[in-house]
Amino acid sequence: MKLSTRGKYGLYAMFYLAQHQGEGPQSLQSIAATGVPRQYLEQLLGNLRRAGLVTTVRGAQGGYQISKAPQEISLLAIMDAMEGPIELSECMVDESHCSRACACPVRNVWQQLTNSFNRELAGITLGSMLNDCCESEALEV
Amino acid sequence: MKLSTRGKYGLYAMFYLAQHQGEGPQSLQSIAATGVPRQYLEQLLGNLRRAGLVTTVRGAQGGYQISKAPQEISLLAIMDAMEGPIELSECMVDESHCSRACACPVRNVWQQLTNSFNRELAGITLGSMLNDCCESEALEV
DNA sequence: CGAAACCCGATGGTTTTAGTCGGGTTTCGA
DNA sequence: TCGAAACCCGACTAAAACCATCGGGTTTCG
Repeated sequence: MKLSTRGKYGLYAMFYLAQHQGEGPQSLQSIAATGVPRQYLEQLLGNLRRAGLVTTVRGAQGGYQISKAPQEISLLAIMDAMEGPIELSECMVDESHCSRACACPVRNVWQQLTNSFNRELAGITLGSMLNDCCESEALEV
Repeated sequence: MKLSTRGKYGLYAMFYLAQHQGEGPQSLQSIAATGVPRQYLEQLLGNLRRAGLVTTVRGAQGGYQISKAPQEISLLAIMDAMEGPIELSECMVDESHCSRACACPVRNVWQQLTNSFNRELAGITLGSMLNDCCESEALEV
């Protein structure tokens, strides 16, 4: 049960942008400086832009910025953008598959897990992460 | 963010065995009857056996049985056996990777998510699933 | 105008997934 | 004793997903 690198890179990038909020657009270069392959990161930021989580400024001196306050960007939104929605079983999507006895208790379990994981992800935001992190250094915002 | 079919098939099989607990060993044939490819299922049951979750009886009239009471078999144990432990980021495994500022708040988030998901999985057992399921029909045990 | 920077579709190598295959070994029962 | 039923197991494969890389396009600042 592993997360792909997309989710991880996406969160790194978003957290970086949250830390540099208000400093103008951040170039791909600077975001990638922490070790994410530049061209790959470009793709990922495209996903985040299409999901409405970052805005871009094109042209020279352009770059990326978060589109909302850090408190309003949840991990759920980021992960949905990067990895697609959680889907533990296609039985959740295509109900016709599920011709099992007992109203498929297995299905109920998938539902329960999906809900609780989504709830967990929705409860963490870039804002809360900034708070948890070096309170002495990040006094702004 | 998807679960592979292994986790799903594994849970189906374990739930089936829990339902037929006390009826003697269940053959691969009968477990696979619900639509899982027989030979593939055989592999998966091998994993469950090596993880100590099922016991087998070889030879004619042999088959598979759960090795403990349904209440003692959690989804966490099944998923660990089928998909390996949850690993949201290799940063959790190989600490040397993590040379980030602020003691890596991203890392803290992974830790928090891993813990809560494991807790959730540990809280669901085959026993609780049997209870949730058609109480009118499954009066035994 | 030209350099900086984002945009985007196509491609390629590697790994994982989802099975399949073929040949074992064990055990029951006639 | 023997054969069929059943599990055991390693090797193989096709397809998908993942993780990029490439090359060219567009936009904008100075």
